[in-house]
Amino acid sequence: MKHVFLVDGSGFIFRAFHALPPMTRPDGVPVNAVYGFTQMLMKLVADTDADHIAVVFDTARQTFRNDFYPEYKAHRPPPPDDLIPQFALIREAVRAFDLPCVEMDGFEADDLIATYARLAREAGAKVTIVSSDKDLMQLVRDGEVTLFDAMKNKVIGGEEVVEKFGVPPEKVVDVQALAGDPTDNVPGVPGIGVKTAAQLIAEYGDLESLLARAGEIKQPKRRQNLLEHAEAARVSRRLVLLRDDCEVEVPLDTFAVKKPDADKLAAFLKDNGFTSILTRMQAKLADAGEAPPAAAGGTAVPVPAEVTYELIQTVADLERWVEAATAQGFVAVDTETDGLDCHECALVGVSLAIAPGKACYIPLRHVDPDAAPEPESAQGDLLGGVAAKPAQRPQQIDLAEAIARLKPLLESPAVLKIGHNIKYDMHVLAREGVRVDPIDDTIVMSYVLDGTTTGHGMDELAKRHLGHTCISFTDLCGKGKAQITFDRVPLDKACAYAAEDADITLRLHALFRRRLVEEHMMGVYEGLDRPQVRVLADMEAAGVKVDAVELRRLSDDLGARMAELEVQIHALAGETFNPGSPKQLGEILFDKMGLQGGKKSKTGAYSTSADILEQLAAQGHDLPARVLDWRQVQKLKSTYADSLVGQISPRTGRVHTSYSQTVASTGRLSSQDPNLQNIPIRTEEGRKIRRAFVAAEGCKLVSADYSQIELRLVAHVADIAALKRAFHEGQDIHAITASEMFGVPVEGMDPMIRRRAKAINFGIIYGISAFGLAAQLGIDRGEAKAYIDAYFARFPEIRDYMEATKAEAKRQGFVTTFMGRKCYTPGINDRNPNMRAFAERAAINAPIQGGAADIIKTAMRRLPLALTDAGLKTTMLLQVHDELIFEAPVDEAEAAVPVIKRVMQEAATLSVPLDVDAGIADTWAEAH
DNA sequence: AATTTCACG
DNA sequence: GACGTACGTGAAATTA
Repeated sequence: MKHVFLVDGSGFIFRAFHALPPMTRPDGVPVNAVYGFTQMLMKLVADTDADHIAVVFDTARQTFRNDFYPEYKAHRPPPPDDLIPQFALIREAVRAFDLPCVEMDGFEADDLIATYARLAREAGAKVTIVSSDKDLMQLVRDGEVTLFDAMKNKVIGGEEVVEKFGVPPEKVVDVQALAGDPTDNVPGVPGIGVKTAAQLIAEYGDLESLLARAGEIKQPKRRQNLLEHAEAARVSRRLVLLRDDCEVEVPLDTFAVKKPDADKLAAFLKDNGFTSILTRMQAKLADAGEAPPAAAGGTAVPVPAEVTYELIQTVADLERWVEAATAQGFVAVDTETDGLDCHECALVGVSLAIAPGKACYIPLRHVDPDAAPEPESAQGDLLGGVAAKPAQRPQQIDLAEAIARLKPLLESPAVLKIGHNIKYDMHVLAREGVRVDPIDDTIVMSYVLDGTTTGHGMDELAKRHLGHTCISFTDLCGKGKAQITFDRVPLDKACAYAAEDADITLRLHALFRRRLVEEHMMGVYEGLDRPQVRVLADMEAAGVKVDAVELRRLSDDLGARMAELEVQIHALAGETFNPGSPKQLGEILFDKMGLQGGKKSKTGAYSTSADILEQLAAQGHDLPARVLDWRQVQKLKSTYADSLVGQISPRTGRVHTSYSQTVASTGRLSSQDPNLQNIPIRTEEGRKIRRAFVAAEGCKLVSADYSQIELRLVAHVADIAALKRAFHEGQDIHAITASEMFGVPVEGMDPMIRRRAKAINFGIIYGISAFGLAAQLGIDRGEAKAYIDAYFARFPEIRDYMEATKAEAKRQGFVTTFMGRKCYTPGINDRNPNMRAFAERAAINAPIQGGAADIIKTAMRRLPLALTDAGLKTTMLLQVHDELIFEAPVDEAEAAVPVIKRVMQEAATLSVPLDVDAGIADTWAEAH
């Protein structure tokens, strides 16, 4: 016996459950903790030199500790519903690996671990405890016993224990006895935390010595606490001290490692849908020259037999790769560039992957890494001038030649091009004259499958799904000011990095394809999000014309207005200060001037948000009113006027946004650099910004927006008879709502009543609360509550929908749109009621907001073809959630409108009609 | 890097 | 009875 591994099974279950997104088997059983546990065991069994392994579990809640301290761990809530069925499955997992499960009534897993650790040491073996639980740190003995954090891949030795507790492992119990532990109800001594405890133990040696000499402590409060709570400290020590004398029934030597039965393990993995682990195991067995296990089936294996990345510097080599990719019918593609802005940066190289582990890199615009940073000056030495070291351009295929060879492959309709965020590469290659098509995108696949439960960056996905750590960009190029552009990276390193990206993309693709089928998400991917990539790339490339002269003039006006307001603000305040500083403003309003509306935020700062300032202004105070004006002007100037001018492309003279398809939890798009989905409209001043968005010469802008799409979805999804009828009859929906709720006729309705009904309709979409409605309408909560009750009474279906949606979210961790998109609802089973309420409102909103997003995506997918089929040159430029903006030649704008309206209205067939408003004008403000 | 504020749907 | 919220985004400025 040389090395014993003791796995803290119970600790791992909880950590895996909370760290991993919700996952279910095909039959709906939650398995995220089982998955994490299985992955951990897989890794453990593969990587370890251990000759003895056991997995240790807690049993019932009552242990010997409760006999002398009933409160111990008594306040712990029961495990979440989604975790309960996983306990048994995890024991199954352990058995599938042919590992022993150990547990014992009346003792915690930690006590068993302490006992086996002692037995192992006495037998002369090394011990590794697989856990990160601080309560086990007392067992660490350098050279003999270490902890291993399997989730962070970190070894915890004596040094780490000192870092955590300030004392060596032997004294950890004394520190814990003083500091206590609220999560386990260990009382400790009041006013003493880990820091103070460590200091005291360091000074007095141990707990008993300290308690004996407590009278000497200088700080009066601390002395008193130690004297008063000495007994509590002693009890605490007994609670945290692990028993290493359990009378264990299973002898240590039965933990000897056996070779697991591959068939049994494969069956378990298959039963639980862990196909990624299964394929990895199959690959490993195949590598070792063994027959694949029985349950294997014929699934693809994204794990390479070997990894070879080839640097391509000759046309002949490039041709070989192009031929291989063409013959295969699919290829992973990645581009490297000299910047992050996909609309302006230049292509530096291309990588291709055709099989797991088989990839190449084709450098195209690399420069001498040792040359001066500017490529121009690097090339200035051709005449053999003064430089000590002549710039040497690395050997590369001629750019035009390489593009000419790659173009047929990248444009071939018979070859699928797979990329990770391929929209970026499409833009870069488009400027080299290549229109990449058809495409698959692993970032979009990952988003469709896992939503916002994970990031979708390649490094993260490689780690999560393939257990592979990618070369990091910062390792290659550095960071901050010292960062170099990719064209200055030496070719060998560039090849290792770039080829890896293509390789990983290809492997992820194999995995995600299978998951899309198994998890029934292929429809959403193929029907909505994949076609969107091409559509968005074209919209972004088209850009929109912005009148820079007009914006500069506006900026000057706004600047002058700000200066005037600042003078007034300083006069009203009686001093000069920065009105842009919430801190300074808060102090002036609430400390100096003594206005009511005190501290608000969790950081202790005054809130000076618009609603607070509006209240103050309504009470007749001028300063907050002027500050509100100033803020509006400053926002318009900095965020819109000034920054938009700076975002006009020198290349095209237009503004090119980038849409992200993979950030919103509901399936919406988002727009960035610049964000063109939040251009002002609600105020007259703001509309001036929108007037600077203009049509190109000889064109008009056409704007088409869905009318009340979210409320229509509420009526459809929640099946609300009265609302559906009103939409069918084309009625004023807010007026109808008011009429139903308050029993007043629509004719001659008080606008105030309609406004309230409108606010309630919005509230319904957002997962209504009395608090929120009250804040919105400026009424008290009781009144808001009465409105909501009236709404529920009149439209009872809405309540059923809300309850059913919440229950669905709680059961499976996500809700779905009517088109089948999953919207994950993190926090839905959180212990904190606020977190839960928040998640519940988000869950209620998601199918509505997400359903609307699915509808407009469908319309966007169909529109380009519908327009060309109608013989039109009209192009789609922008999407703003329920609105699409087009640029149409003047003489066809009128003809484009009915085509656009028809496609948008027919994008979904619901139990209510979809209605679209459209306008034609020279500027966005007037077209809307 | 986090917080606050505010623009949009 | 207190808590602290309307849903979803991105950008600029201040603060720590």
